[in-house]
Amino acid sequence: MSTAREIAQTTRRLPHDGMSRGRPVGGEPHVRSDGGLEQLIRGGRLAVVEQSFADSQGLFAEGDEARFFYKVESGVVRLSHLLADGRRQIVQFCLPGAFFGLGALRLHATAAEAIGGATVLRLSRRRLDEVLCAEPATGRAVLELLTVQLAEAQGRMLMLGRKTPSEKLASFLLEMAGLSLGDGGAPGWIHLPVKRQDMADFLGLTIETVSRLFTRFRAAGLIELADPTTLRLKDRDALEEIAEGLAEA
Amino acid sequence: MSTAREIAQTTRRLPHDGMSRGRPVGGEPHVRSDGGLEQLIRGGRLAVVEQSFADSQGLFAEGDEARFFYKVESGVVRLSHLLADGRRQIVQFCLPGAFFGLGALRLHATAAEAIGGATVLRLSRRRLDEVLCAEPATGRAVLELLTVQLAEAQGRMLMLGRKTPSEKLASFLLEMAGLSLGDGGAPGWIHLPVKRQDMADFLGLTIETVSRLFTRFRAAGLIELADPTTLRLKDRDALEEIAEGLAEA
DNA sequence: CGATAGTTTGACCATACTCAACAACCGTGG
DNA sequence: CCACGGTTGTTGAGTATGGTCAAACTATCG
Repeated sequence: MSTAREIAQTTRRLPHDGMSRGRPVGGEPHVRSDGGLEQLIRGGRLAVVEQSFADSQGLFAEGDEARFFYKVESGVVRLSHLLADGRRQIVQFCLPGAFFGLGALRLHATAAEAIGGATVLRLSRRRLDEVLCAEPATGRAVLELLTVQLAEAQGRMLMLGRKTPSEKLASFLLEMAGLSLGDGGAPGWIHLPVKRQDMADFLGLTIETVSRLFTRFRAAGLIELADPTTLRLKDRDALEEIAEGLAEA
Repeated sequence: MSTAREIAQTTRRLPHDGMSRGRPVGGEPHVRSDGGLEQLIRGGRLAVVEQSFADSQGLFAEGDEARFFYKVESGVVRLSHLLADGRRQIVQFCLPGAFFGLGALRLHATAAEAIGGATVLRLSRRRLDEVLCAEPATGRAVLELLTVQLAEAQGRMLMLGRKTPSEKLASFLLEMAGLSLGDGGAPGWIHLPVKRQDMADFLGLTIETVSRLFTRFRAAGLIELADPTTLRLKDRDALEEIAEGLAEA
């Protein structure tokens, strides 16, 4: 499914006066509190390297040694688990601005792959550890990041375990809409590079079910589709009721 | 379903020469690296209070202000999300030795309830924050705890989203068996105060399905049941194959 | 144009849920 | 002692639902 790691990838060492680049084109929409991390990156104290990855190219695999963590500059990165027979569970979509790879011990617990081309900053975990000892304040930032990610993960468990397929998709659409507000395109329209298979693997459904739900939602006037990956929420309230299980559809 | 918070609960302030008490009776089986946390507790620098809770009694609710975090001394605590219509997802079982309540921002993202009577140490988050600033080493410990919990949560998402019911139960039994090794009872026998409904809400199944699976597993000679909550794994290898999806049943 | 990847739709079916009854077990109190 | 209600667990019958398999459709690109 992924030829991944064979493809050559762009790697560019940043000059560590660095980071004068403006915010990535469509990115950094929701203001995640980077805490001290952003400053550390800007200060060039974390051995920052910018890397670009092609669609479906892997950044690291489950079980890889966790020497780095990352910040998404542009594009989307998916974190996933894989079962022996090919079943896959995506545990997180990382949008621009998001950090990932922190929640790992010695080895990465998930695989990470780019979706539709992505650029990330690669940061040294070891270096971070050193900084952490010197500056307690930074630890706070990391701690908060992990805390948020844990809360998100637990929320997703509710979705996976107890929500119906339509509730799942409604929740997902609302979450994505909330995260990618103002994507650069026409107002209200959001472009998700995420394909049906990715959505299915995120929601714990099959690709067919996801597709059927899209047609159902479209027929019900809840959403509008320009092309399969570009959509607009026409009735956010109704979607929210569905997501909470207060309404059918 | 839970009259919870009305029931009176035992609260005992510990003398802060404190913690001379031996390990809890059946508890602290797997050596979680408490890092610096254990020392902090022993040092009496975190305003430790011991509390006892009756079966199904709540420690805190979803949305409560997160002023404390906890360590389980004895019994089991469940962390769960609740949907408006009563659907529940248990996101974590906290066995003796486990910390919980750290993965919260200002408010608790889950509810916490005792299962079958539990005793916990209540610790001040604010005090922890202060200590964190003074002692970076402690931050590491907390960070590692959160990291482990995040990894566990992500693993559970795989289970909820992509595993079949029998795979779910097999995974669950193996996990619990691994955690509660040497429970004091006869060797190999594990006593789970966790009821069928709790298992169902943890695995994202109905109580009937869980029950049917138990009979199926028992008939297949995979497990042995003394009473509904006391069991022994008769064929761990087979269970592992089922959990991984390598075998049917 | 054909080729490929992605999506949609249909028909069928296995599975786990729903509803319901029943059994085992508990402490309480007549 | 047994009757009783409450809680928990097991089992059965029927069904809705989402998965599986298969085919058609669309778009993009060389």
